[in-house]
Amino acid sequence: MILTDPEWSIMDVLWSGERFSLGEITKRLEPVQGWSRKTVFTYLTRMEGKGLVKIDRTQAEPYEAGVSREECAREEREKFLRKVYDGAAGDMIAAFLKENRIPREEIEHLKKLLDEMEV
Amino acid sequence: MILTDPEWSIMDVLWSGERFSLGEITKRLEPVQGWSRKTVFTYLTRMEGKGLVKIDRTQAEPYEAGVSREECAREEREKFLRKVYDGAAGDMIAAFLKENRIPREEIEHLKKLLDEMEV
DNA sequence: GAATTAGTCCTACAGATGTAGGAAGAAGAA
DNA sequence: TTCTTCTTCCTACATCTGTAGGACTAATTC
Repeated sequence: MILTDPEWSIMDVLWSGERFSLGEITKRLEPVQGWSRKTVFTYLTRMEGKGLVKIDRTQAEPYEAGVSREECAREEREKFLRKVYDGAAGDMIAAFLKENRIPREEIEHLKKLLDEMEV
Repeated sequence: MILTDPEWSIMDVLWSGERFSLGEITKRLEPVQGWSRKTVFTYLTRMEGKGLVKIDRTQAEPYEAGVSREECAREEREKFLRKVYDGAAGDMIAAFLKENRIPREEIEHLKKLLDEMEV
């Protein structure tokens, strides 16, 4: 399931903890999105229909993520790689490397990963 | 401008050559999408409105890409990186490396790129 | 306990997307 | 020249997205 941008920002809140009330979610989104509680509520219930959110209406904090961040990230990666690079991961990574600065320790880490791939 | 999947597959045809007739585009999409000419036509004219496609109605092959593949790929990269990894390119690349096989020469190439980044 | 605040449910509505159908002119094929 | 095919233009229509408003209930606060 690929999320839209607003869905992703709601999931980002849910992924940041265990369970939440509507007010808490709305408050956390406030600086970024400025949505009314109604809007957040609509998203949450629609997202329940898609299985993205679990709602336990008996609880004071009814809202909880229904899918993991890593699962969603994986699907986004797959989709992006297929759509834009037709699966050619090497090309894609090269393009990212050319346009992003990456901290030195991470560069080392990536080199290590590449070394392991060659074995 | 982020393209939808159908838009991307139409652009893929346009990016594969100079200019095209409607029939040619439809034919090339046939195996992948199976759209009627009407549908392809609708996409093309809508995409003209967004500047994605240029249409010169005086020509036998009126359709031509209005944006470059590299430009679109760059925007997709930016969006993906921001949305899913909040800009952390290192994390993202590590995730791709862990789940994709990459030919040996490309691994060498990527290592070279990483070496250059460290200078 | 009256007034605010929060939460739920239902409804709405414009714009985007996915996917054509119909009519009509243009051009090619027989 | 008639039939078929291509192309264009206009129209349509369901679904999804983005973004709430209204009404009602529950909870909190003064």
